[in-house]
Amino acid sequence: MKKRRKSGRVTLSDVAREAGVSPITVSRALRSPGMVSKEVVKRIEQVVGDLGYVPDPAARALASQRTDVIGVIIPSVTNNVFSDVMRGIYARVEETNYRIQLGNSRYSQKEEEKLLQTFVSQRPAGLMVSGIDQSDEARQILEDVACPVVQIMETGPDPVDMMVGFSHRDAARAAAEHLIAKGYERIGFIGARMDPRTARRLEGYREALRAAGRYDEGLERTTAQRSTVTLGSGMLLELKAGRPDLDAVLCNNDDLALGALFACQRQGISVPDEFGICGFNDLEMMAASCPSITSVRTYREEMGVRGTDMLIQAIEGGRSAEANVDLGFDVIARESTARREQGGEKG
Amino acid sequence: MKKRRKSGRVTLSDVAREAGVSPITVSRALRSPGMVSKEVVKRIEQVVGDLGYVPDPAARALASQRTDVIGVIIPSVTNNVFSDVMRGIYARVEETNYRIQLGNSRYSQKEEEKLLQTFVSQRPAGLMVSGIDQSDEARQILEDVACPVVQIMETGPDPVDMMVGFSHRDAARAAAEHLIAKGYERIGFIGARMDPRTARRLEGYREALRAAGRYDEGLERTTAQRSTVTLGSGMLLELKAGRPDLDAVLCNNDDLALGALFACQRQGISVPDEFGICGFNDLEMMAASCPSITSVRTYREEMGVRGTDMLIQAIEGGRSAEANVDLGFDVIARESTARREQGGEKG
DNA sequence: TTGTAGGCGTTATCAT
DNA sequence: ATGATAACGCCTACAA
Repeated sequence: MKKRRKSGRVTLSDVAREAGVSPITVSRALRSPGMVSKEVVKRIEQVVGDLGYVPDPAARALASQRTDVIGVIIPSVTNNVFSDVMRGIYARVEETNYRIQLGNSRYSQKEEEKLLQTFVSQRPAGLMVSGIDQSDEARQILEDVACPVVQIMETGPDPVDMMVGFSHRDAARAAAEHLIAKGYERIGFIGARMDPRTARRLEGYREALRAAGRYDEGLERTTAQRSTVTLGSGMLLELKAGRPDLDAVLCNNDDLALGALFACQRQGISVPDEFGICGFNDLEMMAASCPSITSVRTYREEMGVRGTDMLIQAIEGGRSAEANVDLGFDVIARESTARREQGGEKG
Repeated sequence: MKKRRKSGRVTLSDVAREAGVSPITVSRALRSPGMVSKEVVKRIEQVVGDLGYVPDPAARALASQRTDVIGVIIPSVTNNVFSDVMRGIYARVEETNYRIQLGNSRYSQKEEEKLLQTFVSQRPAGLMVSGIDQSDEARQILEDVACPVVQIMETGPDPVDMMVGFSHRDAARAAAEHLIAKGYERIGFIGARMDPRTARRLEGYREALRAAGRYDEGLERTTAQRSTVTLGSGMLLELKAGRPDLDAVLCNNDDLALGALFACQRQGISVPDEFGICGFNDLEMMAASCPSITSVRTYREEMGVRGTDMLIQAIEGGRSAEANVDLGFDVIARESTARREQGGEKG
């Protein structure tokens, strides 16, 4: 006459009964075998196998007020840049018992806020977010949450908790300086998907051009569209149509750079002699293209790996000393900017 | 004297007390407002807002024996192909209350099995897996699980439950037939990351060549390495070194095809006149490259969208009539195979 | 339309 | 080293 709800599931109690011990002993045998005598552990493991017991994460979460979920929020599931970061994250997480809960903010602060809210309600073990441009509300959530937080992809002076990334501004400045050093004179910038990181790259570009006395806002072209190779071709052609004297371009990312190269090829513009191209991110294909394309190498997979390591270390108590890691970048000079010396460089 | 474990969390009961109703009424007001009087709903919503109540998914899962988690297992988090599928999935899921739990099987059946085990222990609302090549154990898990299952990326005669994809074999056969029709005579195949889908593409290629009386296993080259543009260049060069008479290549994917194109450019081999190149997937860049590259368009985002729709519909009761959807493919002919007519075609 | 009783499966707390 | 008991927060079942 009881209201048994039965779920068909094998529970701790089933294992306990079969093994002739109490449920809590089974629980301990599974989580901290050190607290239980060897023989009992062995017997329990046997029964677990026989019965096919699998712990219920919901019950565990409810009772312990903790989960093994690491929440990760990225702005795009399609962008190569974030796939690389994800690869690093999964590489590390797969060696542990943590699970990744992936949220896609689609470059929206509001969306990010909602995702954080959802994640936090799950009592995550840790959180990982992209960049440093959270809304005030999101920032507040992150500061209040009872778990470690890592911000990835950027560096900044004021981490919520921990941080691993690099300076997009410095990286773009270095790339622009490379073009200047190579003797290009009218160096443009094309940028798509103007997120905060792209904006900072644009700033870095401007700094370099200003420092060289070559800044000219007519040489910049940006759009909110998501970046594609086709878009890179189109933007380059438009920019060059308006400014035929343009002789090089710094692209916000490698898709645009590849598109710029293709556009030049179609127009019969010789790269690098007549026109220099520099990408950003250094995707694998930059080295393979013909001509190969100069790009700024960033350490995306490493960001995922390090971020995950820092998070797990913090979760498990051993807060690492380094809470704000700058992974840097490298300008990889290739054929697309290897112009014969013919000026510039002096200074 | 009590052993209160206090978690600081705002609970249903807190809201109920504040609103002067019972907890279950709050629960209902939130989930099925239709069952509760308008004024009470309003009052409760007010209190929920004031107190900042957020439901606890663990408690909900434990009590109801259900979750709103949709488990998705893909073989790679980096591969563009799957990013596109994920975009489709997220596009749909974001309009609902379901959450995605993403698992990365890294092209391993064993890994897939483990992930399924983990997912199933969470009582998912639905499951989505890639392809039709699960291990027997994995297949068994999927058949036993108490939720709808969709297999994506392929079609086949024997779905676990539902299925949405296309025939990789037919698609590759069509691509090879295109090359034959364009008059190429020595058509090779290069394939990396030999997963089951790649293997089926190879079969399709073979069928077409056999049917044309042109099959020659020396024209095939495959590797287990993950595919990259650089690898495409390398594989093409190796293949052509061994078989200088090679005059076209069908590539297992677009990265390889792009690499093949770059290799030809470096070697001064004219595409398409001296050499034809066909890719697979039709990534956006295929249309932008110079020359543009013929490829097989597949409907990846659509697979994610449809798969998610089918899953949610099944979860919510309205099993759709179509449980096995073939999304097809299209060979998109471009410059890289637009050889001047000069033979072939006849038959 | 609203409420009462109890259980979902696990772990924290206290005791032995 | 092991166990008894209650609690985690919500929902199902039944009742009113």
